Amino acid sequence: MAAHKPATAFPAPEHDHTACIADALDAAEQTCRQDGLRFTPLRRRVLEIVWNRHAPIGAYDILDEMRDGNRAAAPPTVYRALDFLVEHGFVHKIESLNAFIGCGKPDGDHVGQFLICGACRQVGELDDPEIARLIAKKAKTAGFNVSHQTIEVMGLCRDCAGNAHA
Amino acid sequence: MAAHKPATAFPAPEHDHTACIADALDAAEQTCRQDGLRFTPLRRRVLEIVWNRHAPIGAYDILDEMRDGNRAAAPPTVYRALDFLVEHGFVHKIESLNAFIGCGKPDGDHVGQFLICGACRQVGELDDPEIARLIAKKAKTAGFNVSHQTIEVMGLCRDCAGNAHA
DNA sequence: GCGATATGTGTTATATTATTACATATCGAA
DNA sequence: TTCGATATGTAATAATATAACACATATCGC
Repeated sequence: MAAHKPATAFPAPEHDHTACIADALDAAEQTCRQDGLRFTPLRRRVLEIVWNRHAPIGAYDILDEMRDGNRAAAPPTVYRALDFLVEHGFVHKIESLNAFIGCGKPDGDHVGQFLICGACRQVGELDDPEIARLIAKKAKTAGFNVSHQTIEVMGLCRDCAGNAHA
Repeated sequence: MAAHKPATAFPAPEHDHTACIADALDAAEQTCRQDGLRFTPLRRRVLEIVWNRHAPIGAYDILDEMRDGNRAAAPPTVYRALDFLVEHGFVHKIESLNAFIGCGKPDGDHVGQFLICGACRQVGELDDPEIARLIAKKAKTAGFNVSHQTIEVMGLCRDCAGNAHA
């Protein structure tokens, strides 16, 4: 079922977009059913747009995508849907970009550790428990009680770094 | 000279603000002199306001502070000064708050790892090389070439966690 | 010093991101 | 079916950030 999932944190450039979007929507729907959450058409639509981009997308870009029919949407519509999707782990906010991205592993508990390529703007999700644990441990040493970690790493993905010295 | 520096990442509540602001300004001035950078009155003023707050401060709050005389300042004035201060490591931007904070250790190379207390809004700076190295290593394994790390940890500082179960 | 060039600052306007406040609609349970 | 909670529509505005251009000041070669 997850056969097209990438081996590394980054999606393979040639992977099957359509399938991974469908998977993400299905997974969200199922999780919502299980947890008694309302996966409304609006929320589904926003999640679909986010996944469609397959890279960080701003709230107002989402609004633009929603405007393609005859009806216009207003910011709160999108922000509320995003709040829901972020709260329940279907979407992550990339703080350093003020943008949103679909979560590749919405199942378990995870902190969201992102590798952001400055060239192609693609984002890989690391979600390494060892990193999370180390940070929690070091924070605790400083007397700090962790509730949430924001980890965003800028740099170049393999492909873009490769192209650089071509 | 650094005798009043806190033992942990967090400044002690009773520490000497005035002295630590003065220290920070002196250190910035000296670094700029050494590196041939122009520590102009404007930049000094902005850095002083940032340190004065001694917690994350937004660009427009800085603007307000500058408006206390008879002359008003415009956003680019502050943002340009902040750009300079951030670029040279005197100030960090806290991405998850869209705010800025004085850097406690502007000397060496460091990534900026922040512990942000959700109750008192104080921020501790961790700057643990072990964390930075682990992240770089894991990223490399994913074929990612790191240029910058953003690490912001939300939670409760020792004092606020203590007060919570009082 | 003198002029050319780069760097810094002032100012106006505007772009981008996000929220408040309140009205209406829909859902789900008693 | 009606009540309360949750979700959505809509208008206005707040908060954050940048573009573009004019002017001032510093720095460096001469």
